[in-house]
Amino acid sequence: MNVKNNPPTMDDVAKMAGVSRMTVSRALKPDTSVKLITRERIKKVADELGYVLNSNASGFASHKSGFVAVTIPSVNNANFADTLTGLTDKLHAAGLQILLGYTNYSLEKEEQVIEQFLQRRPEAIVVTGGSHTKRCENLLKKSSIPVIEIWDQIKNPIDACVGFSNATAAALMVDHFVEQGYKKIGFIGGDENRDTRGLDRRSGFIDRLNDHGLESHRLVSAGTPPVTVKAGGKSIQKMLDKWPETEAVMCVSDLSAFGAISHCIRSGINVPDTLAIAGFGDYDISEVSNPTITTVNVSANEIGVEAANLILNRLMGKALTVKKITPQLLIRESTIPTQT
Amino acid sequence: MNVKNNPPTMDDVAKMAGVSRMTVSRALKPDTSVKLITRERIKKVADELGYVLNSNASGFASHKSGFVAVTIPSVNNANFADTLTGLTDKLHAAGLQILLGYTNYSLEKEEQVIEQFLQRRPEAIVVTGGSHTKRCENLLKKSSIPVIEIWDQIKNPIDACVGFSNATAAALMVDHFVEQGYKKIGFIGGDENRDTRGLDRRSGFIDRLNDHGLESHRLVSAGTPPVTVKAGGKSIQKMLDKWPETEAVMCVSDLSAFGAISHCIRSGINVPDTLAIAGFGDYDISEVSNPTITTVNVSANEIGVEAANLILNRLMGKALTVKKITPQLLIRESTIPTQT
DNA sequence: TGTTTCAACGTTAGCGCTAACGTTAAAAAC
DNA sequence: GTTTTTAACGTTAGCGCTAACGTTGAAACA
Repeated sequence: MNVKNNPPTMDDVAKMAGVSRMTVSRALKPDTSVKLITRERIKKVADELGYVLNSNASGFASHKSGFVAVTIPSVNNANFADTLTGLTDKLHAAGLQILLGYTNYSLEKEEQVIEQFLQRRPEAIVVTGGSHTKRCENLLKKSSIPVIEIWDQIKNPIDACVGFSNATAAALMVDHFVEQGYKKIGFIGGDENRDTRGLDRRSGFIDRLNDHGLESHRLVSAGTPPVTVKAGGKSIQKMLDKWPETEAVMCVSDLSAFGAISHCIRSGINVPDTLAIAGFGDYDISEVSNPTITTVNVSANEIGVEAANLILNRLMGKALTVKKITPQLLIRESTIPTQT
Repeated sequence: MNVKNNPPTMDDVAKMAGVSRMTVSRALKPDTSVKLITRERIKKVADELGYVLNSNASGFASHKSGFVAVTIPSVNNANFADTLTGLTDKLHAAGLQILLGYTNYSLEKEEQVIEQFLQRRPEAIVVTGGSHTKRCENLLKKSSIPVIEIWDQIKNPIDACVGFSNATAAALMVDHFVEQGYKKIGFIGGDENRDTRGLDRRSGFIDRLNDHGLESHRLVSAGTPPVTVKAGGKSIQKMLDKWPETEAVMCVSDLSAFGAISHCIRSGINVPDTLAIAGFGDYDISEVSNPTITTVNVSANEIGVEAANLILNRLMGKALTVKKITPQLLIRESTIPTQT
């Protein structure tokens, strides 16, 4: 028995349990017809032998990898982490495993990651964003598995998508600023063409300002994504140096908004009374910081859950393709002047 | 050619390129002896056919999965995300892919996840923490692959470990409090026995207070992990309700510290002059918030990098087993009273 | 010139499992 | 009592690739 001291195989278990290999295979998976006593005996033998199913071999034989591949720009981002959690919880429950990759906001890295993922023959693939290299798009199109693009509202999705319009979401904030009577409005972030969602927010911001007949030139880069808290502080200073008349600023994310607000407080600038500052993404800190931060909630977790639902439906043959998420403006202290 | 309209295999490529299957196999991986023209021709044919290597089959044949499995309690935690980034970057460069799983701070979930992971035959496995169910520990011991336990300093590691003593790290903060002259000191978090690292911090905190001959009963739970920003606010209120004399509080993480500080500010309690508050983990916001937050930096990214190094060394036959990380106290505004 | 070496391939065998179908005995139906 | 059904197995064939070894012709060397 296992003379060669190799890890035990199904055959070892089968011999020791006095059944055929196929019966062992069946005994180790649910919903197969094996007598209860036999199944328990086999499981006991497997345990004694320290047998662990080789899902590489089983996947090879059954042409099923049990993987769903997911690419996100960065794990170190509470929004994407929320999406991931939603995805994982749902898919795990269905017996699927997540193959996670970061693109670090780079389309080239995305192409690399996706190419590697496709070699694993995932059951489906979830990619963040709707911009890809030409080659990457081809790879995805030819892959013959469900492709879900998330976090963007895509005009011509490769296959399916779950997301919202970042431009429209940013416009919500512009409308809020205008309602509050602000006229000299700026934007921080989103000029690096690596972060397409940031770019979309900025262009939505600009367009909406123009709709209102307002100036839209107060734009400050926040450097390479992911935009950090510190970058928010530096950027607001740049903004005020260049356009001291600025009355309200939208930041590409809550983190940069928090950094901007903190910097203002340290510099003796009152937020919101002297300068209104808003964020994006509804991070945890926004609800708690002083002042609380006006932001846009984009249901990051829901995006993950809906993407998972879409995948599970597709794997069962249903042809769902698009799920629209509706971002919600959350008005908090940082953009509502105190009545003193 | 490909009459059955199935995805093309290596044989299809071989036939079309007029070589043997083995030559195709070689041509598609680096560091193998294939003539440059032949390799390029094969690659061109593969591209035309839309051939994608089936790493399931190749892994099956070569007994190499190319995976490293990693479990962390939660992705939605900047510290763990940093560790993960360090791990991924290093391992990706070595051609290894990450198989990520969350345990959600539950040992039972961990056991489940690890059992599934072992079926994938990873080259190595990285687990967060040194506490496991008995069965889980057995699975890991019998797995015959490198097992790296991270984020804890473990007395009897299953195999290898990269981490620091959470108790010692908490003691650093106690010493700092004592140096500042604080005597009535409290701790928020760490009583749920799911978060073993939080528990270690709390017991290290208690022990060190006792060493200094100080009271160590001011302990407030912060609820189920992960501890949120909001929970920090609620907890500090509980602390002050119960022990209004408290002079300084250490929180189990920077997020709860931030929540606690924000709550104090709203309640008109001056931090640090009336109450000193410290965190743990050196999150981005700690350096920027008002006041900046005294904390402990635990080199989360370095833990990941070192774990990856350890794995790569092990896979090359070197028998490294332990890498100690040294946490660093970062003294900031939230625990240094202003001299007014 | 004969021998050695080695790059550049080809051939053989098999990895560990499951799909699909075959078999058998007992239960169910008539 | 005979036929039908079905639970509970076994048998056969093969998934797509790589390790290990074999072959060959040309270059390198004595």
